[in-house]
Amino acid sequence: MEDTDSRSTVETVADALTEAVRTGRLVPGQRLTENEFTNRLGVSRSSVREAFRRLTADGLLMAEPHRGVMVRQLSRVEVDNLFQVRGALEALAVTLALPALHQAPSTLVALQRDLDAAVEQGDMNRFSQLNGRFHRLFRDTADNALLSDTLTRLSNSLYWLQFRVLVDRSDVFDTNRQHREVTECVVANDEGGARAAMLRHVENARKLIQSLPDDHFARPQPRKDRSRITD
Amino acid sequence: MEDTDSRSTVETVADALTEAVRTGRLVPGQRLTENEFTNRLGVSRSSVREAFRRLTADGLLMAEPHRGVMVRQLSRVEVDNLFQVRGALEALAVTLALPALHQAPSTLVALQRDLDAAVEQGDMNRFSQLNGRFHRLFRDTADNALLSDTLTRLSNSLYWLQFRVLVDRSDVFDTNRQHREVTECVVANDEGGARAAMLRHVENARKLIQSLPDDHFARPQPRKDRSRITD
DNA sequence: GTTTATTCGATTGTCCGACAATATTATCGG
DNA sequence: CCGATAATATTGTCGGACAATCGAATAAAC
Repeated sequence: MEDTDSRSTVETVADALTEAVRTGRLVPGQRLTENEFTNRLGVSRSSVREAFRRLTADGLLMAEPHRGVMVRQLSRVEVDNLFQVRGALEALAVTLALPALHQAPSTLVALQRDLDAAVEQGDMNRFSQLNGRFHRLFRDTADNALLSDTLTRLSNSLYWLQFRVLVDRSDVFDTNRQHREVTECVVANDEGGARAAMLRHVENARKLIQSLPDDHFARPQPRKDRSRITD
Repeated sequence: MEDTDSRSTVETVADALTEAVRTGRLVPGQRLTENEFTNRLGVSRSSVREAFRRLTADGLLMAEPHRGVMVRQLSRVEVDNLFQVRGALEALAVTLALPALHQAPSTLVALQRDLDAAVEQGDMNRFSQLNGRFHRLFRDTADNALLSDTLTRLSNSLYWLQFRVLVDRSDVFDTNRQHREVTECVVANDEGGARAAMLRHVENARKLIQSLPDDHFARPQPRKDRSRITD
């Protein structure tokens, strides 16, 4: 199955690992050994190590010295922390994207129409796909690469429960109501309202995740300090 | 000069590189080759590569495929982007830290006193040291490891101009006035005021940096996409 | 029988040397 | 001087090797 290598070796490995995490073949918290993947993928240890590090930086895996890497899994506290940061950044994205979106709202309103339709039809997969596109529209329009990358990393940190969270219809209904609030505020050029609605939306997502049973979360983690730069 | 190796090899290399960047021995934008450091530090290429990657993730260096790494240097646009994100996160830190700081403000007011004293005496070095401690107090008290790490990475991204920015007395005076506003709002338990003051403070720092001449900044960069996770 | 020490195997951290792929620089001809 | 080509330098990947460290199985002590 190995024909053209347009991408580099570590990219190939990283993609394979990403896919394995996304589809749940690699379970959150599961330990990954280097040898395992050198054999399975037929690449050298160096490449596997490099791919591990890259995915760790991206938030998909987590590493501990002398203990290797594992599929990232957050504790409840870490999830709360993540959503605090995410809220602040999504609100910033709203502020930055507002002028452009208000002036040319066609993409946003079309997207909102599709979201409404997906809710109407109860198509959860389509909804969650469009939901992602909704947030991406804001952070792409915000035109701030650092903001975009940071938000992406946060998303990746939740990758492990990607297909584990099954939202039912009432959840989707609530979520979409907040979407519509955001959209309406954008059309009305109401920055404060849009920010507040987006914050409510993020908070809602947090609650949805926290409502999962305990076994989806990592045990409270030991403190890892490693701050190279002091005073 | 090499006695006890309590730290790992790559940590040693990373520390050496960090110090070299901080003291300006390595110039922003300067290209770093692997061989150069394998010879100079007497370690293997693997370790140097690993240290490069770690510092790249920390925001101190930047890497381009097949072109190696260089000391990180931001363009003016990237600096603006960074300060937008930083503002949002520092404001979040204020919000999160406010209850604890308001209830036990002794550390903060003592720090503020020291800041005032440093300004009085025109001791720039001490001031910038205390300034760092001021911000660290908020993000440590916020009790959110992710927020703290993210802010630290942003700081690191500005490491290259650490000792290049020479603030004069009037700058310090303005900066400290904003500090005092933040402190007073915290004591008065005024969250909105504290956030606003902190935002003004961040904006002030941005302007200070942007007032530097062009040759301190990188040329506008070509777009690097590399987002592994799509739809 | 439970707890503590020891040993052993597995895994990561680091080193070395090699070669291919790619980028940078030097050379040459116009 | 400029552009095309060749030579060189640098990174990307490979394979193997050994030391350092961790985890678990085993043995010893209470």
